[in-house]
Amino acid sequence: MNTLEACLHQVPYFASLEPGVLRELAAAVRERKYEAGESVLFEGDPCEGLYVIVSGRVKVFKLSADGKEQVLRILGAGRTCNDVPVFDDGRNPGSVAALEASRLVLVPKARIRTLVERHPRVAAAVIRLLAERLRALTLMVEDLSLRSVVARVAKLLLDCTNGRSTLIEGTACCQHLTQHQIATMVGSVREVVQRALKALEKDGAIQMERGRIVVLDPKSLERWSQVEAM
Amino acid sequence: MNTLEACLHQVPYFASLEPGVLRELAAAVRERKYEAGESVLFEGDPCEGLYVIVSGRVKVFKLSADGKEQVLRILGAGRTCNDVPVFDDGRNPGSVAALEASRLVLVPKARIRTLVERHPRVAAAVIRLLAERLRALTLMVEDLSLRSVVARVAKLLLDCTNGRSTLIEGTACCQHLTQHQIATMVGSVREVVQRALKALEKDGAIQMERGRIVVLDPKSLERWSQVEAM
DNA sequence: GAGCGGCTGCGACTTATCTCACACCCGCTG
DNA sequence: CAGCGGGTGTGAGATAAGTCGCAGCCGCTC
Repeated sequence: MNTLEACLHQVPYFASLEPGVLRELAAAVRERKYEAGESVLFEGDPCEGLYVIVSGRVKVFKLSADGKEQVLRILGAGRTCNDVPVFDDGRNPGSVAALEASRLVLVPKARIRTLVERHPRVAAAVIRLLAERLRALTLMVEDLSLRSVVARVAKLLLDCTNGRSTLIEGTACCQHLTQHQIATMVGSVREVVQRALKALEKDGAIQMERGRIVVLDPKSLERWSQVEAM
Repeated sequence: MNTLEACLHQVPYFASLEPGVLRELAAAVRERKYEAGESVLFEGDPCEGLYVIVSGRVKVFKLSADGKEQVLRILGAGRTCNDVPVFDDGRNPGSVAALEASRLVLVPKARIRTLVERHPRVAAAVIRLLAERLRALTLMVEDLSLRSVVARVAKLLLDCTNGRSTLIEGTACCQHLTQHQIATMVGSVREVVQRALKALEKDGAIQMERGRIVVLDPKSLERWSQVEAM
């Protein structure tokens, strides 16, 4: 089994496939490298297929007319993106760009669809993953609508440290998060995030160092993450 | 085929089932009536199963600690709710309550799961529906993060008139929308919605009557729905 | 019809958040 | 080292949004 096959095997969707089918799949995909900052696909474009992150990290995001960015999620190795248009036949619902040098493979839409039709276990995996994503997005709506910026920042930091994050999937998550990056994730702007971080630091919940944030007191962060909007 | 079976047949998930299987399914469900305002299930509770709306309308919503409500979607006859925990084995991600006198049936979780396993066409329907919901929620995040309240209100009104809405699924959608209801849908409060509606009225986009809003100029509404936040 | 409750209209005030501005620090590279 | 660029810290406004308070309207029911 070569490295590409090994990588595809890591993907939840394909974990149940027999080696033969996996090899066939590996032969049908196109691999591509992306530099840091390079765009992978654009919102509104027709869907080319499913992307699997082989290495590196990418962000899925939306842009407003005046250029404000809202990051929907950040994906590491073994995760997929552009799932939605593959399964609902619409256009790409968000844009995707590489955060660092990354390698992705493109699985043609038709190929995924036949896999899902022929392998009930693949279908089951797809269903579970979509349901989990739905739950995560629901949490995001809840945050944006019912929580203040400080609360959202606290929640993000908590997620980053406590393993599983709903916003950030896959490997090593948020080393080197800039304040601007945090802002795009919680739906705010750099200055507000800076003040939120300062408040958390004054409370002793975190400690800010150059290019790094150290979580001192998760309990305190949890309290902050409950603070309501307004 | 009795009425219950006919109703289940309307549900996208079950549209492909043969009459025999459908009858068996109909025999396995529990039907219940709910009065207007009555709760169907609560966020955080263990999942009992999938609910199908037979008649009436229900809302799916989140509550914050201080009682603010964010409506995620409104469902009419033939729609399902509580899909997420059925497929990801978690707790109920949101609360559900009847907006008017309604009848729902509860399909036990295990029953759905075996249907999905045994009928690839059911699995395909589930996948498509979850993907569509994911797209709708993504739009909601975009709205909350990148659009102003006026824009969100304009978008909601547009959705209501132009047939398909991402927020409101199923039959007859938003007759008798109170300002408070609109507010819970767009993530704001009554007074702000009132001012937004006044602005839209002054612009000639809509006309407000007692308990009703008439859309005069969809084009104008579309312009308003582009207005950025801040 | 008196009283009640829900929906509405609106003005005055507060505030969370955003914008703009500028200065600092650090690691670059020419 | 001078100059640059990206990340950061912070203050002074601007403003969208939320809060509070009150009054009017309508449809109830007792």
